[in-house]
Amino acid sequence: MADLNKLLTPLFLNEVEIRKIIELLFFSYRDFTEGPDKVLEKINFGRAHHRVIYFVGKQKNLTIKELLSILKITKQSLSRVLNQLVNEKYIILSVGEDKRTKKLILSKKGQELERRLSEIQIKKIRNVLLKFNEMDINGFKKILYEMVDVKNKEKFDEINR
Amino acid sequence: MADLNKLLTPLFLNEVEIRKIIELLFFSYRDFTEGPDKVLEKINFGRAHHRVIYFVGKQKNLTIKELLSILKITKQSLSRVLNQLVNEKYIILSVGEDKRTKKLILSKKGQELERRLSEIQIKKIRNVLLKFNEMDINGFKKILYEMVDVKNKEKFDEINR
DNA sequence: ATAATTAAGTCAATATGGCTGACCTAAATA
DNA sequence: TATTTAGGTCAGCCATATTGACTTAATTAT
Repeated sequence: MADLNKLLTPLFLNEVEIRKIIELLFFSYRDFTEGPDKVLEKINFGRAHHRVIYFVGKQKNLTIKELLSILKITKQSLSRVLNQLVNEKYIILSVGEDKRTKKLILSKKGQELERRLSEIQIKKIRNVLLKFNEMDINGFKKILYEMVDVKNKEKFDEINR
Repeated sequence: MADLNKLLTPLFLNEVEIRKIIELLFFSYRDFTEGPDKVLEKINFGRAHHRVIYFVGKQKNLTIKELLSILKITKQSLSRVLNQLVNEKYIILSVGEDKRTKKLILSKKGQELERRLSEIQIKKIRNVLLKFNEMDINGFKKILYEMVDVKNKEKFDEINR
């Protein structure tokens, strides 16, 4: 007897089709990070520096704790990267209202680097989206959002409030 | 004078919206790799091992050269990972028709690991896609494909021929 | 007022996954 | 026969992450 479940699986839920998505995620993410990576390399920084600069630029008066909760890395990992960014004056630290905390902001230099790096990715995405209609784009956004785990959806919502 | 270009930018091409996509790509990719990573850790493997197993499983009689052209890493980087997989009998090497080349195939053990790892990602994607209609899914796939650089699109097409 | 918790920082060791450069062998091709 | 190709290996380096242990200063709870 034929496997009715299999016969009834819609085309887009076929394993073959889903594996294509797995591969596209791998290829697209790699290509997506390639541009900034090349720029960062020239100044002896890595992708981790971009992430820090990105979220510090996004969120004004971000604290270390909040940054750690976005990046989900240990403070020891963050510290190396952050110390470099502070030493080289891309990021400025100041004491928060709660004096145990620190506020992080981008310096002019930091803002310029942030712009330079993110612009590559923004342009890439904009050029892609221009080829599609609003329906396709909505599908893309909604599904991408749904690919994020519940806890991180909350984090995403929080930083985009 | 107001910047007409900015006023005319459709909502979905706004920088704010595009930055959301940047963040969703970061969060979703991280969550996407988390499941297999945990399984791999238990057997002292990493994400690189998964990639190798994935593509060896996909393409029968893959050669080292072809694998390198998919992964885009150096042969020295591949060698460490691949040697472990061969030593621990997940992958079997044999001589190709061109006797300089080697064919890579998954052993039973390798197939089982491949299944276990990819199943996590397949289920995750399937559960997500189930919530959407075909139009949304098409938008997602098409845009993801368009996010891949031209050269890698060719590679993707090649392995899905 | 004191104790407990929190935010941040630091030191040390370890793993993974990349890289470059140099060099080798064997087989296929020009 | 000479050159190119596929694959392998040694050595060293770098970036990014981890765990564990411990410190300081400030806030909060008892």
